[in-house]
Amino acid sequence: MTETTPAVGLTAPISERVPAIQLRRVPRQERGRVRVEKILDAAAEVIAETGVEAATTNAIAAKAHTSVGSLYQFFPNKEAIVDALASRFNVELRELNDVVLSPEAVMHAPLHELVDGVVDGLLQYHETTPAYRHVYQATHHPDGAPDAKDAELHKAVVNRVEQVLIVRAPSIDSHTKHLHATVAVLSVHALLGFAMTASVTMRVGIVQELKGMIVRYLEDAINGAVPRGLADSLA
Amino acid sequence: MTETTPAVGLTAPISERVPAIQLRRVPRQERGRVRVEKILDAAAEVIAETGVEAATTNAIAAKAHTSVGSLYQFFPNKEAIVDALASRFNVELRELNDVVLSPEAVMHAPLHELVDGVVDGLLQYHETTPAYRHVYQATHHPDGAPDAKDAELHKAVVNRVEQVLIVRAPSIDSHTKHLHATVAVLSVHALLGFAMTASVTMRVGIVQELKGMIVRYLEDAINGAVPRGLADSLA
Amino acid sequence: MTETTPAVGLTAPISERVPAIQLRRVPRQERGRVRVEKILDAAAEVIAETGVEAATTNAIAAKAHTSVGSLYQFFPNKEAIVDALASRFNVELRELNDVVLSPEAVMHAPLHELVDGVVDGLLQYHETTPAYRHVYQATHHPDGAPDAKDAELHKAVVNRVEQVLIVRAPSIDSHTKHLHATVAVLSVHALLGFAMTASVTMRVGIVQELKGMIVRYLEDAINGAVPRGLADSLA
Amino acid sequence: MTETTPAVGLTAPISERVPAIQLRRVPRQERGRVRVEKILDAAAEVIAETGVEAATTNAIAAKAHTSVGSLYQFFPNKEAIVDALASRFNVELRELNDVVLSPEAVMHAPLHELVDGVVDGLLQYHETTPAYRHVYQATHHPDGAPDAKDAELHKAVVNRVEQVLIVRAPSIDSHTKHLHATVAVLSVHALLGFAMTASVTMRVGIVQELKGMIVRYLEDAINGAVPRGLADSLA
DNA sequence: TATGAATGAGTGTTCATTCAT
DNA sequence: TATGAATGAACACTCATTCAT
Repeated sequence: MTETTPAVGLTAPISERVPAIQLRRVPRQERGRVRVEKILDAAAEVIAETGVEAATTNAIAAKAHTSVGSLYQFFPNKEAIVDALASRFNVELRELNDVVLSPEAVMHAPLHELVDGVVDGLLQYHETTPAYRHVYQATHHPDGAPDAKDAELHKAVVNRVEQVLIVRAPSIDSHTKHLHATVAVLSVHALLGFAMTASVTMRVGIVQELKGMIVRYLEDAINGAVPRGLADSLA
Repeated sequence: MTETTPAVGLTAPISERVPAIQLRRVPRQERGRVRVEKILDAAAEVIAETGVEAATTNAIAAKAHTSVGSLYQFFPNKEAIVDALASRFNVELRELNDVVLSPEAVMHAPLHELVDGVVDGLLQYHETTPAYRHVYQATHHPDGAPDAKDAELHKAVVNRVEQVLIVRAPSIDSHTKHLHATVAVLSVHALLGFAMTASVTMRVGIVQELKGMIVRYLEDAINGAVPRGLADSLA
Repeated sequence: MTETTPAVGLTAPISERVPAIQLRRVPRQERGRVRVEKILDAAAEVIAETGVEAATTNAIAAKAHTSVGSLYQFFPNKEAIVDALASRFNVELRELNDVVLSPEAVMHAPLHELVDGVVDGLLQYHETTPAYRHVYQATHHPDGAPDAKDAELHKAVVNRVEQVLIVRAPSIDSHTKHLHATVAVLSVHALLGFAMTASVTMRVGIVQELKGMIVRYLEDAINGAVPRGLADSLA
Repeated sequence: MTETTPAVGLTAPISERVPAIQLRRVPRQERGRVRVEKILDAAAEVIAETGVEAATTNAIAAKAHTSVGSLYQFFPNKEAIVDALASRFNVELRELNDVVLSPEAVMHAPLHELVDGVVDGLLQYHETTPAYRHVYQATHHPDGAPDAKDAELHKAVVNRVEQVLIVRAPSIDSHTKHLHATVAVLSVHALLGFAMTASVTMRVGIVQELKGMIVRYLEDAINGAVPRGLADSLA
């Protein structure tokens, strides 16, 4: 036990952090919690169908078999619903990545397996959660720097990727590591988000290439490769 | 080499194609043309401030120092304004890329210079044209496959990158070349779009890494590199 | 005579047919029903003042001491309000005619009494319901064949007149009877509608003459009179 | 000549009366007159297609191959165009009736021939002038007593019918004659207007019955017939 | 506490009319 | 005089949010 899970606790129990959703009233009763979940389910459905802007609070309430009034008892406004949904998605994705990027895997799995896992996981999540793309866009581009709140998932995954780099390229300075990890994660998110709007065949191609591109990018980072352009000009 | 290889089949004067903007009335007089431009300027400003959805036709007209009536004399509806703006952006970007990806450069310039040029150009464009990000998203993700009309710029740039590959890796089959080019272009767009919402320091880092990633991706493509993962499992 | 001749086949309780108004939300609560009635009252007032086209939904809402929002909670659009008003008018007129053209009267009353009753009833209705003329025109002449929906009243009254003819001239073939009845009803509606726009004295004269004209027309029909012109040329 | 046209001049050169159209500028030049006619032609076409309310001045100007500006040089507003069109229609109908109700015919033709002529004439006019129905309605019911201006046709035809009665029933007092004539003319207009919106078969039936009804109405008037109802109660 | 009716500011768009050219 | 670009008030309709019940 001591041997097989050396890095347990690398990152603390992420999935138990209180999601910083702004609930008007924290539902202390089970009934309320259920209600909130139903509303978020409904919101996900409506948003998947119509997008974030066109999703109406009445439609969400109706699909949740509640009243707008109840909805507004839990959420101060529509934005809060979207934020809460984003939080839920982030938690789920974090859990998903907790499996793929387990400490064990981070330590020993071949890089391309890790990348495959993360990309495939996110792809699947996109496919089973069509609202994700809309919510991701709406919450990550609200005219300004990415919302700290919504960047949680991002930070968590980046952290995991940094672990990968720590293990495989300890000599890279931490700032650079962070940058590498960030770019990798960002690339996956951005390209997959785009791929979801393309035709299925295109999507398959993009995903495959994406994986290759990220693997090479990280490998080069690990190998301390000088960027080609720089190398050329140095030569 | 001196013989200039006149035109490797580059699709000719791209920037002269008529942008298929659907104007309600084609402004034949100079005044009208100016008015249309003013409206688009105003639309760009408003959209930069509020995003596409929240931009109102009245706000656009006001900022253009016109009346809604005039606006609707040229554009059948709000969507047409956004489309026209997208067209304008595409034309401008195409012209920008016509310089960076000139036939000469496509043939002879080092890959990293080409990538640098394209990325820096787009980055600058993003910086001077804050509406671009919003318009790009609004027109390229209308819940379905990317709009043929709006994909013109995309296709033009992809085409140029394919030329690069034709010159440097003639043996790659054309389908694969297309995929490589598409992924490269998509990556640049997606990541830069994202980078624009990040802090400036983060942006700088992302851009630099992005360039390196794309260069390596394309170099590997050119070198016919077997994807690392596959290579590993074959080994 | 005392045996009341229960139902010569009169189409049964006409006035109980559900008027097929298309309400967006069926007001289940008393309050809602009242609100709908208030809106229709207001619509009648506004339309009486301005005509159907110029009546605005905001004006109607204001006169109903409600908000446009409420109005649109019950009616999907302006047309539905006009239709509902038409339905209300039709129901009321049908009830009015149920009295004048009771089975008893249809069987035994002198023809001129029936005509007097119908014309006077409609005249009074016109006078107390100035919106009727506008609504009638708007719903019965929407550029095409008269709307099936809005022709209900018409059909109901025509049906009653046919009963009159069945009783008094059983030998006329049913098609001809229908034509006679239709023309009689149409004449009354058209001329009264017109009369309402004339001066009061003219109106009185028109109404009186109208009654005589209809009575004679129907009597001739009942007597199987050969049209004068034809008779002349036959003589 | 002296013998055959005894009543020549019964009614003065009606069709030469200046039509009281409110022209902003009386087009003294031939060019202007032609322009006005073209505008009215265009208005008739547009109104036939869309109805009076939905007809836009721009559409009319366009169909007239003029500019709105020119249109407004001749007509102070849209209403004036409709009025002018009504006047034109009235003139044309008057000319039409000048033939059917020629002094000769008024004196000697069988009543049913006169009625046939008038009804058929109006029917034909309706068929060749689809805008007529719309203009008639719009100008004769503008919330108030019928417009004096637009009643010209009406008065002219009523006048002719009065002549018929003068010849055939000189003993009727003139007020009653006027009333009879008015009702006859009104009935024809109202019912034909309605008939035009019905199916063709219905239209044919209505027209035939209408003729019979009017003939009988006028014959009874001529014969000094006591209204049946009154006769009954007197008996 | 839950409901959903009520609100009304705000949206895109039209069109009669004006007026600079 | 002719043009048609410009105007902007006005309209039908939506939807986030409130609050009486």
